[in-house]
Amino acid sequence: MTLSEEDYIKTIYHLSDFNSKSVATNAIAEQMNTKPSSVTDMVKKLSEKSLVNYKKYQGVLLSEKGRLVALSIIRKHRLWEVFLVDKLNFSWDEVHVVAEQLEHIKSDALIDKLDAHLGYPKVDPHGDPIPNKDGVFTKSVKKLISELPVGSQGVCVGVNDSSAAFLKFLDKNKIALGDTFKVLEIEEFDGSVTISTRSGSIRISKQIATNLFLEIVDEE
Amino acid sequence: MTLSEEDYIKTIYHLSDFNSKSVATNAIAEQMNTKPSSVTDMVKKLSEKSLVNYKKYQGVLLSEKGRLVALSIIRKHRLWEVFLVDKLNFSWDEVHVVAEQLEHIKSDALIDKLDAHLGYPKVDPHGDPIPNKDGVFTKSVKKLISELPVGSQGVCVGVNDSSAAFLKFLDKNKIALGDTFKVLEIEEFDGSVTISTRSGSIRISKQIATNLFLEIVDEE
DNA sequence: AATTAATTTTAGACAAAACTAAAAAATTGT
DNA sequence: ACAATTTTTTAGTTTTGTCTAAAATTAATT
Repeated sequence: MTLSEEDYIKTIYHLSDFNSKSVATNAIAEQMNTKPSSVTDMVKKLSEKSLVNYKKYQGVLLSEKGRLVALSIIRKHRLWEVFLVDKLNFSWDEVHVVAEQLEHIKSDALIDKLDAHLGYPKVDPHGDPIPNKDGVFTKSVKKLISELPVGSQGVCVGVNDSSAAFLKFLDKNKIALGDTFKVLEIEEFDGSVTISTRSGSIRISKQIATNLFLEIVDEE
Repeated sequence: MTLSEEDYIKTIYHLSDFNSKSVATNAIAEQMNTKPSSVTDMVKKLSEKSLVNYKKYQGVLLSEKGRLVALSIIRKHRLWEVFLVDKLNFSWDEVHVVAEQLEHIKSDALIDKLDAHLGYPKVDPHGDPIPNKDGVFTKSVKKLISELPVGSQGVCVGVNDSSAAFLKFLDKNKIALGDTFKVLEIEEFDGSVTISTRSGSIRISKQIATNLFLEIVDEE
């Protein structure tokens, strides 16, 4: 598989929403910063390799073979992200670009040993699940705080709004990636939420609650 | 820089023997499994980017700019090799192919953090020196046991002969990569050498002595 | 020094992956 | 239902890196 083919496969997987919808040529082109005509060419090629099911003017969907390729790339991407954050002390928001390169390294032994070295993580630093060798993964249990009922508990794994202002706010309130929070109370009136943190409990506004993701600690 | 350009730069550096000899078109072609005509094309391109000095029919030599590019690739290659061996438990002889891919990952931050994570190693698992960010490196002090005078001491970092038979012999005699040896005595008659190991001293034949590399523990 | 041999370069072609411009099919709106 | 719009495909180029075959240059040999 060429680098370019792998990128198309990955994009098609993501746009198809777990391989349920067929994906439009234009959508792929937009996502990949290329032209629709280029997409048509590549999709034909992928179809000949039976990585996708494609009929003219009907969009594409990954074949089972293609889906497994996509999952193996995603597995690599997410394992590398864990490595970058856990071992090299990158912050969660810096790792994507580098992981996009690392995900194309071809070596099964490498990825097996990396997995072991990292302690077989189940989720990446953004809370997204890591497929196993066979492409099996627990579906994401990453939720915004505003979507959770009282009593929910989870590890903070990401933000929606990555503006400097928001990150500064988090810092001031001692909220950091990797912290465990519990939803204590939801105020009906304004949607603000009281959560427990290591340093006590704080109340956060609805706006904040809709910008913080928790990875729910829920057994598979 | 494209992947292909980087491979050419690296090959030219290695063939030029620390950038001292000018390198023949045919030599590059042979080393890279391509045709001389392809090399001519690429060399022209590199020359236009002033990465090499090239005159028709005269061979190529890296420019200072090109030399620094080569050293940065070699730095990445060797740091990744250390990572693969020290952190992922690859054996020294499995790492080259994977490192050839990893060396092309583009991220200064990545390589800085990797360097720190590994404890700023000075040599790779084969005993070859790792250039620093500015392309400065201590010259190799990797020698065959047969080349050393009595009293020399060093860490075993590689073999010349990587046949299964030889590796089995090493295993049987409890000689492993990373072990420290000292040359105790050299037998004039047959060139055999007595060396001290962790488990006492053993005598090795000249043939063996010409196949084991020590990284001499010699301050820079 | 002249011929032969080896090396290197040129010229022209090809495959991969992209592009532009134009044609074809599907979708939308009235 | 049909014209207008959007989406998708086709056809024809371009660029990068490679190739083959032939020409040019350098090196070797007698």
